[in-house]
Amino acid sequence: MSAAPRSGGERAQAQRENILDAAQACFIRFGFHAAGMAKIAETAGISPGLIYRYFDSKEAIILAIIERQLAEKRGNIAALQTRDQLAARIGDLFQRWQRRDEGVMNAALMLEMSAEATRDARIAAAVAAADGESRARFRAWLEAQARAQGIEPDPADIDARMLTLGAFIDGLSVRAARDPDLDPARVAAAVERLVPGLLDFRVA
Amino acid sequence: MSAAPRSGGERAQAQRENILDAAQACFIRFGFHAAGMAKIAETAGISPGLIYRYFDSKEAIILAIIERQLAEKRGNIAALQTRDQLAARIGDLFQRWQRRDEGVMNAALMLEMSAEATRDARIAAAVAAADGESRARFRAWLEAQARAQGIEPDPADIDARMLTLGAFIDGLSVRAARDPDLDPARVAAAVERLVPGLLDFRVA
Amino acid sequence: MSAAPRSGGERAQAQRENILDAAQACFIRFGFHAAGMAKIAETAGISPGLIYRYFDSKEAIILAIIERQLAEKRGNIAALQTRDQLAARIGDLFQRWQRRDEGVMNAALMLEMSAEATRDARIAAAVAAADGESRARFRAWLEAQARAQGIEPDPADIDARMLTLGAFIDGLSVRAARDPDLDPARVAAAVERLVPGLLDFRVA
Amino acid sequence: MSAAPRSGGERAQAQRENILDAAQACFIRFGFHAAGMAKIAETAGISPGLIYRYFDSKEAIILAIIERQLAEKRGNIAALQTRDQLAARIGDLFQRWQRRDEGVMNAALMLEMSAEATRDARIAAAVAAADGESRARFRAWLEAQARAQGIEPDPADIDARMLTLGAFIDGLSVRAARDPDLDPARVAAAVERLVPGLLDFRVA
DNA sequence: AATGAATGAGCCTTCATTCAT
DNA sequence: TATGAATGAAGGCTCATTCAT
Repeated sequence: MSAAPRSGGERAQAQRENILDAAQACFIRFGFHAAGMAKIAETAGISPGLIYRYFDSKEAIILAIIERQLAEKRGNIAALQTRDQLAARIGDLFQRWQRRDEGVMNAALMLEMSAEATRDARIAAAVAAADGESRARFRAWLEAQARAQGIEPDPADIDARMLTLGAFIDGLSVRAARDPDLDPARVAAAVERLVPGLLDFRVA
Repeated sequence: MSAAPRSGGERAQAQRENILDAAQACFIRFGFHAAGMAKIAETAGISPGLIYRYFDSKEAIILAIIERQLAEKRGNIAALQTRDQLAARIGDLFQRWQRRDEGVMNAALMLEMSAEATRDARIAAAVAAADGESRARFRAWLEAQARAQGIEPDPADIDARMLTLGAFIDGLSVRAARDPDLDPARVAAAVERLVPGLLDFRVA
Repeated sequence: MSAAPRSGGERAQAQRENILDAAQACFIRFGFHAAGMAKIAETAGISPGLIYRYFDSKEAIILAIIERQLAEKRGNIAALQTRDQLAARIGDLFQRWQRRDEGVMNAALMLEMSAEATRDARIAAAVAAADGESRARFRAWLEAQARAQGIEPDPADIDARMLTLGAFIDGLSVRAARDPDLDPARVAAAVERLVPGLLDFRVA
Repeated sequence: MSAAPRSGGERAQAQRENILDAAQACFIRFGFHAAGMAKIAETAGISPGLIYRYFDSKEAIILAIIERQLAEKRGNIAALQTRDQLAARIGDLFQRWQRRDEGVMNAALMLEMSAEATRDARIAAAVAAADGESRARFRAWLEAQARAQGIEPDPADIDARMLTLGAFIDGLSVRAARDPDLDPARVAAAVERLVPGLLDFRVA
């Protein structure tokens, strides 16, 4: 009777978020596949049918969740301010991953998403777009760090530092998923050992 | 008289491998969930029913695949001989991941497995067992490197180096999955920048 | 919000009955095993999936059918009023069994159920519970008969009479299943010969 | 290469019996349906394929088992010699049924067979043939009992007695299946109460 | 906007039966 | 005669999705 709320309305947007929150919680707990629409609806406190007023399909929800997670990642990078904070932030991140904190970018979800990017072109595209943006931000931040140290950044060098730090952080998410008992202090020690050198541009 | 050939027979072992190969290919192409038993059977060139002479369930196949992948990882570590080879090996590994080489430890599989370890106790156990062994081997190798340099290794220091290198490598598998276009030369450059320092025990 | 309608709702109850009716018809026609869920669904005029909104499993349906049949049996006993009716009622019962009347306690179903109780603990439990209640009712009725004849009932004697009559009736259901051509008049004759003595407490 | 052993050969006959024994044990333990050919083969100590040299199908085995059971029933009747033995024999029979004795005519099997006779014409035919013969023998025996008491038997009376006793015995098999805890002494008491009267032709 | 009953394709698994050896 | 690997048609069940209300 009335038009679908796909793009407008505050209320509609709130429902979308509600559903997305529920879906995220379910995906984290059960995985993309094992989380059923019925469970998501129940978690969201609505009926299964209603979900389809806000999303075309389960896959669309997954895509939306992925975009949300990636946006959060972008936010994390944007939040880096000084070099001293970086190490601490990485340590915190690891602990939240390990704790399987549902509110934040979740390690298992990130991993599943990355695996899926291997197979699904749309997910791959979303990931590529977000990663591209994240990397641009991070690069800008790193270059600023270099200049703050009076060094004119060399693109290849920046590349290598970015790659190293990025892979290290992603790798920590893998470890967090696979080893829930790993002592965060040991991780912190490794971070402290690695990060300062990566942010110090006065040495190659 | 008519026991299933679970543990013996050359032929039986060959069929197990055949099924495992097919399953691995399917899991890589479609993911653990989306790969149906029918597709696996077809890929293996056998009928669906026959799979159950060799494996109790789909989950048992997943577990077997995981163990196989982890065994291969162990093998990779065991194959490290000199410090010069390490950087080159990591570079190769990345390229195979990126190429989505089906025969070897596959990045998407590793990621999905890690995500699944978050939810399935049996997978978590298999992963933990294999990781424990891999780490012990790797630690021994690192300690040997230190001693070859005339340094008595400090456990905490070894810890940090292992963690850093391990996370970095795992992180590369994530990047390989998410960025099929990343120039391997850039990865190699990052590896060359990071690894030598991690294997040089004469500096902290 | 979205709980299954397991216990409430007029509509839901009607569907349960609908499914149960269909299942009973199929079980009678094909047997517990050979009646497939698809056939039951078709008979009920619904889709296979819908059945599972109302019953957890095929076994749950079997159990529900059994309980229904046993409830009917209890009803039959409750309906006995005078000794004169008993013989006639038994004769009627036999004829309905022989006719394979689907609406009532069906002989084949009863037999299959009894056989299954031999192997399935839950069925055995359901049967035992119902039988216990039926027997208590029947005992009370028999004792009332005795007292109506001025005889204080002897437990052992009541026992023997109950056992004899119960076995005889159950045996008639076996005969009804195996011999569809047996003349009901002959059964009636046997009943007339046996029953009066069992209800006459003035002779041992 | 060589002819099938369907009808000849001592050895072949022995294998048939072997298979039938195994099948009977499995049918009793699991039911006609749940007993798989593989289990039967294993129980018989042969391979699944070999069964098909001796029987055309699982159904053929079921039919053969049924015939064997019915033959045994015939044997039981033939073994009745004096009236004193009858009551004791019935008591024994009940106990073997209750014990789920595998060697003898098994209650659950008999029940399942009777239920199946309702649906399968071939089983119905086999049952009818066997029952006919059993009844003829029993009738002859009863008539002999009457004459031994100096009474010329009345067909209708014989009929009623046969029906009563037959239904009572069949009913005991139902009770044995459904109530494994029923005290055999109570059954014996009921038998003692019922049987003598049925064999005493000097009273109507 | 919302419900939740209903659908039906598809999944994993079993098992009677066949066949190459 | 015998094996047991192999087949493939169901079977029970799940779940994303639709639709009448």
